[in-house]
Amino acid sequence: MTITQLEYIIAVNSYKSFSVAANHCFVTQPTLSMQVQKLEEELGVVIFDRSRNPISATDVGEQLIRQAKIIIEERDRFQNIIENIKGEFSGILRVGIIPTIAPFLLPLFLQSFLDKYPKVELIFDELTTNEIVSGIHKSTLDLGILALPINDSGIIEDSLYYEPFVAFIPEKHKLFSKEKISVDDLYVNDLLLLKEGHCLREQTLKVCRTSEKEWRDDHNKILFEFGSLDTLINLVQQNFGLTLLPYLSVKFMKDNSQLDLVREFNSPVPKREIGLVYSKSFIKKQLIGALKKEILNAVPQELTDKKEGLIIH
Amino acid sequence: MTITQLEYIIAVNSYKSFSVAANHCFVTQPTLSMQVQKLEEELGVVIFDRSRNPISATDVGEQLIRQAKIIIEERDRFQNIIENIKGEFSGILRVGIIPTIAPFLLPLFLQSFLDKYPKVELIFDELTTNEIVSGIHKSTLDLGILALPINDSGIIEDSLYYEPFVAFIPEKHKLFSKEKISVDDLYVNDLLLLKEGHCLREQTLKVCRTSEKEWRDDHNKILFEFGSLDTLINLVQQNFGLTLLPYLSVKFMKDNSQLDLVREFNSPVPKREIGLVYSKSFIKKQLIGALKKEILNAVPQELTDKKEGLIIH
DNA sequence: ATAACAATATAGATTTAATCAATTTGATAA
DNA sequence: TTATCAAATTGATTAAATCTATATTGTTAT
Repeated sequence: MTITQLEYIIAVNSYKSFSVAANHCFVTQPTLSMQVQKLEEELGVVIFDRSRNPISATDVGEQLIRQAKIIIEERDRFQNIIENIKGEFSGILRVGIIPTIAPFLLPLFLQSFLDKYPKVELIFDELTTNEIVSGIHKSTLDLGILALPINDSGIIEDSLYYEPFVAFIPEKHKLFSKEKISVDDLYVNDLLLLKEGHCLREQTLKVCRTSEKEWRDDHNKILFEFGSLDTLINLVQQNFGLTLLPYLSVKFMKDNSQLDLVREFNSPVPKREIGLVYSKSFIKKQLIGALKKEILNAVPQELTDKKEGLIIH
Repeated sequence: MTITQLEYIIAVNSYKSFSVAANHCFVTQPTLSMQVQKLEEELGVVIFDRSRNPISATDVGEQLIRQAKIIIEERDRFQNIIENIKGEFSGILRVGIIPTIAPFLLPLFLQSFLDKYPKVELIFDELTTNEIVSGIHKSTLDLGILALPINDSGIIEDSLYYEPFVAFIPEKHKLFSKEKISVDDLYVNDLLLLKEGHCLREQTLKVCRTSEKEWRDDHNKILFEFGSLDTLINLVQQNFGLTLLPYLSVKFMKDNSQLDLVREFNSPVPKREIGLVYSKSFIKKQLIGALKKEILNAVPQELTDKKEGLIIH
């Protein structure tokens, strides 16, 4: 006997039809029919008289459905406890987050988190990985959101999702004509990079070096070093070179002239691992769990689903 | 959220230990741990503080466990409804059953059925297949237990299990030395058969004829025709020939001198299909369902499990 | 400290169960 | 009869639960 089966018999009783009930339960009719049959078999009792039109519950069935409703009600109460608890959650959470994640991830989950946990105060700070790590050690931060791994004993790493890189390529570049590009197509010389200190800079260089290829010298060396993805995007559009962007930064891009420059990678797609970090001694695990759940719920499924790919560490 | 998960957290709370709780739930510790974790993750809340010794529930956990107990209680009440209903089941059920099933099957389920359904009166009658079919048509019988198929429109066939045949071979017969025998080893001439009218007679002959083999004439033709399996068994022991017996008739045989004469078949094992039959218009489906469930529950699992074999129809 | 033990977590494989798409069966009305 | 609709059945696919084996963590005694 499962809760789902109880929901099914309640639905059949409400709609007096297996197929209509199935729709309302968001399953197919055979699925629902099977589960009702299984329950009947397990109990050794017929719940519905299918020979009548419309279908009606047997005497036993009526009693069982009445009790099933009570169980579902108590189940809902169980969920309500969670809602209430969350509403009572309180405290301040100081969160450090790297700049190549913050502008894209925060909008995804912030609103729904604050709705669910109205008494929690979140303080975000855009910082580099090193700043976050030392902030956690000094207890000026409770939590970090950044690219893993950081390999620091005393700090717990908690994986969230794997974010693919995409290439952002100016129209005049010869890679522009390709539908998908490969790691092997990249040469360090072409790349526009963020300033030292940004982990995306290091990751980009690592992606570029994963394939063994000769050093190409037909172009300038690394040109400039910039402080924000926006600057990078603008310079690519003006044909100063190409760059790698994290998936989330383009996922919700609206500007078509920019979207046209985006190229995904062939398999194995290079990815970075995004996760939470916090001190071993941090107490409010409940809060972190809550935040984690909201983030995972908000992030596009393709990032949390399958984890194959070329993970850049 | 599943009912099982609720049972698990209640157990952990009771025993203050995952592994002890797992034992009491008859699962392994990893299984229980995983399910508790899954629940915690789904709810976005930590239920147990594993860092304490002994383990204790968090504040949220306490509330959830309290509610979980209520849900389990209501679930039990659901089961109780079934028990009560069954106790209230009443009526007379007139059952025809063929002689090659009755003495072996009835003892298996009768007691537990009568315990569960004290107000039901069962009337059994040992009859041949034809007598049962006509009894159902004439409404002098409510139900039949016999070998399928009967192919009679107006009568519903409801399969129960597949019963293998075994051979019962006298010591002096040359097949006696074989550990397992094959359908091809059988010759009609050797066989001791029941009287006309018993379906086991027809089945035995069919088993014997499934393999294309020449007619052997080095022995007497069919010798005698008897009325009961017991007679057959005795005559085999006195070396008048061999016979086929249904699996259940030997499954609970105690007499070693008889058991020594039993030989199972090689694959494909010849089997007959045993089932219930009743009139389309019969109303007390609940009673039949109850009886069916008790029979299936009582019959050895190997008969209900897998259905490959050489089905004799 | 550190060794040894006990308890929980994790990983990988296996088994079981739920679900779906396609089809058949069965009942009802034209 | 035939057409139509709802439910049951079948077979394949996908998802979950469980187990065994192993790793990790935490405690206690030396």
